[in-house]
Amino acid sequence: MIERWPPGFDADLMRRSFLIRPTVEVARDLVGCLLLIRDPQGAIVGRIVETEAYAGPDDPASHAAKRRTGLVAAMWGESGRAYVYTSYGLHTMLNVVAKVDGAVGAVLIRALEPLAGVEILRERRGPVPDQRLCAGPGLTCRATGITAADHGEEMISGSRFMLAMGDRPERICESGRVGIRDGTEFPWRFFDGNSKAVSAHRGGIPV
DNA sequence: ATACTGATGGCCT
DNA sequence: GGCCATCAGTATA
Repeated sequence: MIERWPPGFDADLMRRSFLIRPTVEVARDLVGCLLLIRDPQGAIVGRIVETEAYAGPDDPASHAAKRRTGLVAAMWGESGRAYVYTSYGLHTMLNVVAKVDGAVGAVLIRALEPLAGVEILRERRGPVPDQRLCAGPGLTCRATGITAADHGEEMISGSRFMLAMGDRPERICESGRVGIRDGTEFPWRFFDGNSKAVSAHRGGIPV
């Protein structure tokens, strides 16, 4: 039982070594893991059901390919920290820095299946089905209240976030990453093929 | 079901 | 000035 998690969650806390591996492997294995967010109103727990891997300067879709200063510097930093940025001036995106030591990379958290704190999520998202509350990277941050202020936060066991192992999904699918122009040929998007909380099942093949 | 479009701001050149 | 790792709304089938 993890300390300070809501009752009923007896999963194991994630080890840092889980995140100190090749970014693509981590993205795949993160599907099914649990993310806790401590909100002023209470604990939010979500099962990660969709991710994307973004590698270092050689990955044309990665922010690391174009910049290395400012917020993006986090991709060179310690595995387990949050890389948070805003997109299109409107949407906030949450990444977990994950890579072997000396490499560069992060995993975009694209969708969560709500397990606790649904009322908190619904306050920010309105009357949509539970499974659609966090069905996309922008929606995930909007619903959970994650903002640019969370950039750099410790995600494994910090004051704001915690990560835990969950049951491995029956069916993990992969596809090209979405919403990008270059690098669509890499099958670096992973999702739970049985979850209704995934942003889109299109293009997915079992892995 | 897919296709297009406008909103909107930080960070780059 | 020109990008965008998006979303909701509208339109057409």
